Amino acid sequence: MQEELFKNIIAHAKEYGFIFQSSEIYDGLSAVYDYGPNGIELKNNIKNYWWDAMVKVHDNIVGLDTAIFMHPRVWDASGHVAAFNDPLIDNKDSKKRYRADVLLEEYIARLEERIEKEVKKGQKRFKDAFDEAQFRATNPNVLREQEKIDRVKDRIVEALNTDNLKELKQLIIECEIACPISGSRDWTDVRQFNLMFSTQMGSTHEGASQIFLRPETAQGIFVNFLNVQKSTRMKVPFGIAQTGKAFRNEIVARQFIFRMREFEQMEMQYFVQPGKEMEWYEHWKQARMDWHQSLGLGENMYRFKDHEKLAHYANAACDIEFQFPFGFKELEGIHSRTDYDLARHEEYSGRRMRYFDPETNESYVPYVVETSIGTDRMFLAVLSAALKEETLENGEKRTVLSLPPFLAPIGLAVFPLIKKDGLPEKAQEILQNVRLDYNCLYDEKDSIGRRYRRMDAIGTPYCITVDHQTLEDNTVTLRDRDTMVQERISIEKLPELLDKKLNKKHWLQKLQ
RNA sequence: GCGGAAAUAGCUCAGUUGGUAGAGCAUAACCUUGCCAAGGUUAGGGUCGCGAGUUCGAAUCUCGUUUUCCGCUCCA
Repeated sequence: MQEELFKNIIAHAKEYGFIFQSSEIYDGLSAVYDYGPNGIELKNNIKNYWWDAMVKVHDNIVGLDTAIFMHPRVWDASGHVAAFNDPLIDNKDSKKRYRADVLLEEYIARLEERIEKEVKKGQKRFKDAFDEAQFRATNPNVLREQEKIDRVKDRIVEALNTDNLKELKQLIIECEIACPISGSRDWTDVRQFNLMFSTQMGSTHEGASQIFLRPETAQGIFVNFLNVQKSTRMKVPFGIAQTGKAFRNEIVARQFIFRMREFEQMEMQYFVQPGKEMEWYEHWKQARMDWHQSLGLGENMYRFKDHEKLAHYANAACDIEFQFPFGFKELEGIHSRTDYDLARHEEYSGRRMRYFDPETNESYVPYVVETSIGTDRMFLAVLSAALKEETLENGEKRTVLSLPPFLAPIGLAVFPLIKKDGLPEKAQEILQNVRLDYNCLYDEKDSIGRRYRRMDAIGTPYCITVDHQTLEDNTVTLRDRDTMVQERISIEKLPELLDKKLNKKHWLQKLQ
């Protein structure tokens, strides 16, 4: 059922020019997609709504657009070179894939459990006379396990630091680690997967150096922190917003545009005084949820999910999850990134990444609260929530894309009722007056009902139809996508009415 | 990446033990109707995902490959 729904969305997206697979005529490129004529309009509208809600609405948030290529050292500093290199190993019997280092960590955790059990046993036996520290330092069982742990840990660290994949495999064999599923110890070799795409800069072989396509847009903001702060005279707290492409060589990339190798992010990094980050973290959690809710896709479509395991740079993190056709999945992440990024760039670049706070007369590395949303995921969220198959009273089916009006690829369609009697000319005249304000579409082909349905399928919120009466009294019918109700209005009142119905400022005002 | 399933017109599919492709819808033109799609006439569109092999002959059988979907890990 849900699967069916998801297939419909993918088919609809292709049929109506929202999403095409990349390089389709060459059999496609895995997990890469193109946006069609309607898709790019919808995507741009989403991005603009986000941008406005960030940059336009806030005096203290400014925009930025940084390059996809960055100095390779950026990714050393950010931790991506270390963190994005996963040593993976497959179990040949269960066909399951694991991270080799995680398997070893789990092994260590089991040894530690054993120690705790011994300690508890001792506690039971000696009762009040129990000296835990001494017990840990002398009990032979504990000492044996502890020694194992220390030895294995050292070797893991050594192996990871030197990229010694053979050593990792050797450790897994020596520790007799078995696959949790199959119980088998038949493993493949450990292989390294680097999630960053790389290419060369410099045209000659000798002079070329390896550079990476950015795996996140955030670092472009961090390295420009001082440039932006100084050129705009921003005072902490302030934010820098950016939208742009990022690239990750995912091992598994699937579920349509949910997980792509080339994807777009909309990120805002908010720089705050150290110690105040949790306050702002809570603030942005709420602000971002409000933004989502303002679209009216359904209150219950969203939920927060706190991260149980925090990334190396975070001291608090949560996701805003959306109910996609395949379940609740991450749509946006809100992270308190501490001063990790700026401090690391200070360390790696040797430049001071500090802000002198005139209020406290102190100089410090600001803390950062990040909001990061996947543009393509937002697109999918909007599309999947909006697509509806209705059954009308007369039993007919109607496919309608109930997009928020200001996000629709076409805001207004203008039709002559029939293709003669001067109606097309009159319709064109009306069109000329509004086409610079909204994305408009003129259509005179097929019956009027069919034209309405075509507009329903791409989410056009309003259609105007010119008929014979129009020539007499300058009124047209305005047809509403969601209710299918038509009302007769005079052409003079059209601009005012359309502004009320289509201008996104009415939604943005609620977010101020 | 590994395992399972699938691939024939833009879409949904048919194609009978291997004999050189067909329907409906959609698209375009013209006619007709004229306020909630699917009237008439005509037209365009497929080397049956791709590459080999078996065969006199392959959409059909075999192998490989690509892409998609479903599971396993990670993330925006």
